[in-house]
Amino acid sequence: MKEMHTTYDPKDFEDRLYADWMKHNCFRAEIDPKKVPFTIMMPPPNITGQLHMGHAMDETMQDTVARFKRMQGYSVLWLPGTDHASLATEHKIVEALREEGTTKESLGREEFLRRAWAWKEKYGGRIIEQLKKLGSSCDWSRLAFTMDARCSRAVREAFVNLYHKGLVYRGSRIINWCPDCRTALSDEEVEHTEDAGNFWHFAYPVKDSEEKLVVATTRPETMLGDTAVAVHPGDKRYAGLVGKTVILPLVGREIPIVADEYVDPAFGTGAVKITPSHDPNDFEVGLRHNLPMIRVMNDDGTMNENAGEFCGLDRYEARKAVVAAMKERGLLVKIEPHTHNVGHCHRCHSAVEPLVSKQWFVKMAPLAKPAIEAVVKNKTKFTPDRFAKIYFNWLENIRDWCISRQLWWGHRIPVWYCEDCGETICEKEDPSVCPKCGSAHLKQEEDCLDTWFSSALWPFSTLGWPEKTPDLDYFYPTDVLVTGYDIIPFWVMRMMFSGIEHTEKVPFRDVLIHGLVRDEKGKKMSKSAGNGIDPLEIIEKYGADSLRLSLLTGVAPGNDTRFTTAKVEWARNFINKLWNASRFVLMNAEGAEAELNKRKFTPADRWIISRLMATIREVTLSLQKYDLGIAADKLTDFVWSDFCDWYVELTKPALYGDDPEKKRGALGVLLFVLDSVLRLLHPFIPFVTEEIYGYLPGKRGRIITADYPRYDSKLSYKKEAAAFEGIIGLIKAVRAIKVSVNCPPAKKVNLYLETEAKALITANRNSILRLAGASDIGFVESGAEAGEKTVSQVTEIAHIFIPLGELVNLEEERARLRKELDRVIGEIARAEGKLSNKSFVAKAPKKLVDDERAKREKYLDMKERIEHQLESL
RNA sequence: GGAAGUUUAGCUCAGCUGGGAGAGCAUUUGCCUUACAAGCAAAGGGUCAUAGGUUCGAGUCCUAUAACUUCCACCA
Repeated sequence: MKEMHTTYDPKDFEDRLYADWMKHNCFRAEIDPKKVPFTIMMPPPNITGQLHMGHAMDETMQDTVARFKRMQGYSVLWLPGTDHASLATEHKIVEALREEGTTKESLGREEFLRRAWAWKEKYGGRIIEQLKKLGSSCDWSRLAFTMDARCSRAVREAFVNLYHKGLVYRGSRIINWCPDCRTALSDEEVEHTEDAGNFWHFAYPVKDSEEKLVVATTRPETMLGDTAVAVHPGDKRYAGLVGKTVILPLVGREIPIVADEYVDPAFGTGAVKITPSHDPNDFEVGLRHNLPMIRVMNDDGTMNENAGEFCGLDRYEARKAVVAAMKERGLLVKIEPHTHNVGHCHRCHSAVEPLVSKQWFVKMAPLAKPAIEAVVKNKTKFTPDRFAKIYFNWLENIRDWCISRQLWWGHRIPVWYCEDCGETICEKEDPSVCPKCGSAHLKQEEDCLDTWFSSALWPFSTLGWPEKTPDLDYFYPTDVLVTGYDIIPFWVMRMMFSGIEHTEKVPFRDVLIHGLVRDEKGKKMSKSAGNGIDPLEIIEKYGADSLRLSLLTGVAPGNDTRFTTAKVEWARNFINKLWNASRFVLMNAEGAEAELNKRKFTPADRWIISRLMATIREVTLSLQKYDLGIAADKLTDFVWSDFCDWYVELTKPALYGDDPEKKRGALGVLLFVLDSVLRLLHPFIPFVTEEIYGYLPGKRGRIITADYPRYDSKLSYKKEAAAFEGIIGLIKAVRAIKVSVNCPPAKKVNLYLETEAKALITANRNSILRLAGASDIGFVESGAEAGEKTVSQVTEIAHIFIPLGELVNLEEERARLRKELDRVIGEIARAEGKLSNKSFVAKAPKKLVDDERAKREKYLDMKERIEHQLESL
């Protein structure tokens, strides 16, 4: 037998074991008709990403589930991959180019993409290597990338299909435009913040009249694109003006005054300037009233030629200039401070400009409906289920999805335009001539697809769809998706409708939602705030197992959690405990295998095995419900309290004694429980359990491929275990008595017990002596036999008397007994209270009532004993 | 303006289908007891946010209220 080191040091084995697992293909998923598949698709991290605590938790949860299912005998596929992250990556490369003093335009598309791929090759694998440090047991042979040939093929197929069904269309609509990234964004990519601004009141002169119509705006520069002023149809103040026109100041354009329900007469001045090209509401009003759409802004946020004298100014300069010009003309009525919601680009955080632009959209209504139904009908279940409400909320209010991006890094939209006849061509194969006019002058669409368009196909594109691959057939639909609540709208929802649309199946049966990992103070960890904690540093210091365990314990599904090093230290301490308990067992086993001999079980053996069985049951059930935190709590509690603190101590008399039969019996149980515990813990702390498993005598193979322990009703020993709790209670009571009289722990005491459980106590005599710090046990008929100066305590199975001579202070002992008496009297009152309630006796389950009666009897007996003892003092 | 969540011991948080309040950390006391001081033993500490309701019985279910958090939303 190899010697285990005296202290737990993860550095000794984590890397070695990971390499060993890889070398022996332990993570590889095989198509095995005899097994049931279990599939998890890893949410692909961005190639620009660095591993952060959020990933660490997400990956740990997936790995824990994957390892659990693998041990349960499923053919587990956990498929890893990365996302090309169109905007984020392009942003990085553009920045790098800027530092070189060049631009993507001067580089050209082809060269830019070459640079992007090179960047991907260099940095894209970084996060993958970091995932391995955590112990992630994914099938690296199936590593995917959203822009690899497979996924790209799926994107093409999906887009073309949607196009021909009319679910993808091109149109001029109001979209969110980021002037810095110079691309359109989807609604989901816009973050709204409350920004302080102003409400500028402008007077527009009514044509052929002295009257002026006052409008209020938060974006004065857009007035240059006004094509109407709207008032509410029922607004008496403006009733006479509807149908007339105003002369738009600074521009001189004559624009109509229209009536529209959209206007809230109570807000502002009750008159709204309408700029259909630069505001979503105004766009709608413009459609209703057939207003012209005049764009006054360029893609880079500067004003265009329609802005007249303001042409070329940046939007914010233009804002100032417009206000100044209006003031100069005496048309600025007033300025009110006003805070309002402003959209910002989620990538660069500059203010988003709503503007009309020709873009590609996915028609959402027909896709949303079946996606909602699938969850209503429980084909896909959210855990916790409250997230279904959030999902519904999104899908029920969804608008068409803008999928075109004015970017180069990504899937180029597979659409060609005929330069001769104007035909739009969208087919699965690249066209060479126009099918309508035969022209060879075809030009491909310049735009790329939103990153999330390819992510939406992830559960099946990675398995080879649209090909009917064996993988797709065996592993799809997937079983569980593990992800944070923050990307339900970006990803979960889109995978749902995409999966249903393209494969006619829901992409996953369960969605396990987790919360955010926050810092010690509860703040969101972020790069800009500088409060992020690097998981790799924690692994370096404490090991991956400690990090993993700390991320899973004390966390309820879907709730945010705070990351504290105190918790990691707790986890490290727990693992150290496991390490040392294992070391203890193995030292005593001396390399010998030991058998479990049921006929030779001691009461303590039956107790720990009973507790083990209960733990197996609870942990397995919790894991099946994805209650990882509860499972981890139950397990660590069993290992530390029941196994280490009690059972290991209980076996010491046998191990150190000279009866080889007893020693062999104890070792059999110790090894059995240790082996079970290691396997139970393996999904949570894979490295250390694999390492210790290797030291177990007579073991073959690895724990990663071992069976998960199963509950065995023949080993449940419920009655025996309950009886044994009495021994534990007895030991605890003696310890407490010794502390209460300041008796040094090393000083052995004599125990006099008045009890009916003589057999049970005798059977555990040595354990009691050792754990309670006693020299002898004597059975008595009454406390008087124990002598004069005694301290006493009533427990479940015995009335304890300890003669402590000089240590006994009669006054203190009386006080202690009185306090105990008060407690017991309280208990009796509580039981009486319940039992005297006729409704309780009549309606509560019989067992409960019986239990209550039994308790009353027990406490009455205790009361009598304590009173008797008090009198005798 | 909608929606969701949170409120339990000094701190951070568990508490599944309603049946005598739990853990870790921190605190106090005593222990280097031949696996472990990254440890052992003992102890203190909670009208489970508030007010009602349902129930024999509520931390748990229902309704309001308050505070905090997050997400969504076009009032110019």
